[in-house]
Amino acid sequence: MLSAFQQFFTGRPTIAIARDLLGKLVTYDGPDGRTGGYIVECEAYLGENDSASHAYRGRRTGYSESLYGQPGNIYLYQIRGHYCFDIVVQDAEEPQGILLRGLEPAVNPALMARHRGTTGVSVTNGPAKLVQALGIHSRQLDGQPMEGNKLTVDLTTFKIPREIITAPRVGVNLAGKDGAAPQRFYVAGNPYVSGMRKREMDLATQGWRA
DNA sequence: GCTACGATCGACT
DNA sequence: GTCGATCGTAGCT
Repeated sequence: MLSAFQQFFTGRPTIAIARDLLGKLVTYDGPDGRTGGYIVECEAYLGENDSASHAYRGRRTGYSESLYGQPGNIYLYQIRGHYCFDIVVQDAEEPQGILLRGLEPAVNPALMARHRGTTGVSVTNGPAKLVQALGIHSRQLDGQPMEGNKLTVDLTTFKIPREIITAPRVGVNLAGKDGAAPQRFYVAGNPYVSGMRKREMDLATQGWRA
């Protein structure tokens, strides 16, 4: 039996789940304090049939094993010496995940900036940056459920995006089968979206509904 | 054992 | 805009 928390992450299209995650609050209870932020950008990876997915063509190794877990689990992996954080969705038969790419700091922003050694939007405007800002520097949480964990998402604390933009994913081979698929979602105008240009930012509302 | 290659970042022009 | 650093994983010999 799935909990209400797990049910949020299954039973409907991954793309719909990804859009619903925008504005939700991610928190981490680290050894040097609690950090957290609102999700402003994420990407959907649709499992074995998605050429950009780690599970493409049924590829299943120790490295990507966590994708084949329960909905709401943590998939924490390393790429080019950096950690990235996915939320596992659907179920063990469908190795799908949602990559978090941008957070708006909300819980202890000063500590998050210290973790990154910088200030401003570059604290969390990228998948590896937000992981480092939260204070995560190992794969210790990989494969664990988020519910009741140190690293979790609070589905009851959220902001409502004014407008959601759909776009192709970042850093994937555009020439690949699904390279140009519109599976990236972000809050229009929010400065913590990766690659957001200054003139596209909405500094008055940060992209949130009043 | 060895090599190639990323769901990236930051420095630089 | 371009480019190099970086390092764990996978796949091959």
